[in-house]
Amino acid sequence: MKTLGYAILGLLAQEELSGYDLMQRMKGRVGNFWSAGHSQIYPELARLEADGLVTHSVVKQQERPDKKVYETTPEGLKILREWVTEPPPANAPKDELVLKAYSVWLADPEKAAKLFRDEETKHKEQLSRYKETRSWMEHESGGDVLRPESPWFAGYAALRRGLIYEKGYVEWCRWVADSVEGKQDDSPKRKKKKVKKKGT
Amino acid sequence: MKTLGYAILGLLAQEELSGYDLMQRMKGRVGNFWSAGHSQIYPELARLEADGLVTHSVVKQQERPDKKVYETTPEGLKILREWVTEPPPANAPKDELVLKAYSVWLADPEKAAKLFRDEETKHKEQLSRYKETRSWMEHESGGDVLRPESPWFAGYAALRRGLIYEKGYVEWCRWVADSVEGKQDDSPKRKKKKVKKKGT
DNA sequence: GGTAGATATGTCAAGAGTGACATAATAAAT
DNA sequence: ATTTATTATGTCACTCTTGACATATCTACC
Repeated sequence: MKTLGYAILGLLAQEELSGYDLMQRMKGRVGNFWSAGHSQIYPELARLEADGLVTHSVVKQQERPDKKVYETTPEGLKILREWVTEPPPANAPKDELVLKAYSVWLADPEKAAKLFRDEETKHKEQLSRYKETRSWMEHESGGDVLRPESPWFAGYAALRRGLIYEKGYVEWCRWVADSVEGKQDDSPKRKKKKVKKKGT
Repeated sequence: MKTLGYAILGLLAQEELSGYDLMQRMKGRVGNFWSAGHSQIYPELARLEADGLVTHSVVKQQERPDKKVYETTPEGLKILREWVTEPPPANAPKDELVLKAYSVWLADPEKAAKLFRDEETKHKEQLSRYKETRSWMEHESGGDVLRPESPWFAGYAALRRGLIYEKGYVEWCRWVADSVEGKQDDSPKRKKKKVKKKGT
């Protein structure tokens, strides 16, 4: 069983979904830390069904094309439960921007500063979206986000990872951009204060 | 040109290296955010050479097998310099542990707590290694780590990403483990205080 | 002499992931 | 009517990545 299979089982364990639904969940929610296109999802669903881990029923719709709605089998839930507490293989994250930072000493400082400022902005925006989602979740769940035995906890935990990740990313981008522009704080250990931007 | 090619060029821009050397650099340093096995590196070097971006010379050694030492060509440096300031394609990081967190509500709480405690430990250890490397770099470079036009800056920038990444990872693992054990702080916005562990 | 380990370079098959191609139903707008 | 967009499902070729296989030199140890 590959990871994508467990990702699908994890989503189906919460609610019945079609392949198309799964595709949409793979952006947002889980998708922020595990994405997949529909060209991966449909074949994987077929494999899961062949292995008896999911079943599907055809739902006829008037207002849309018919769809196949999948749900986990007891066997599927069982192997998902076992997988969850298994330690994952340690593989380093791949981040092209870090690679670019590694060669930034060769680059035109102005262009480099622009790149890292732009990336900082992107990640700030992602951070804002996460914060909105957090507020929505905390309000909507009625406190269940903090109960680890509730399905609400699932999305909340992934979201918290996203919040921390993006917060760190923004901080790093700003540091690189500041450094390239010769504005960095020489003592990185001191707590940051918000610095008011002066006009150029 | 694919990313691996630029990763190799980025390393060769700092020093002449053999395929074997590159393989070792791809663990540690850059490797913490872009890894590759030798089975990728050797064919990629051949491709880069065919494209005129690197050249090699055979170095005969008495104490070891002979090796091919690669260096960038002016053309190679040029395209590397251009690539550095190009915005990278936005692709979501893949993190299997976040996926497991997503389904942790199904799992045995004790096993789940152990998993996230163990991961917390792993990332704490990685954080310690990074901190040691930082001290070494700051001392060894004579302050050049903070000069963006110095090659020292390269490794230092990647390292700082690692420090922030691991710090956030540890924080998140602890939060998940605490939550699963029913020990989490109910107001996530309050600054954390160190909590002394009581005996079970 | 044998063998284990690091250095050194390569190939190959299989798996995972991406992007394009392909089809079709329905709704809404033109 | 025709086009466009969304929903819905699928395949295929290509690329990227991993792990196994393969070979060879030199050192160090037994």
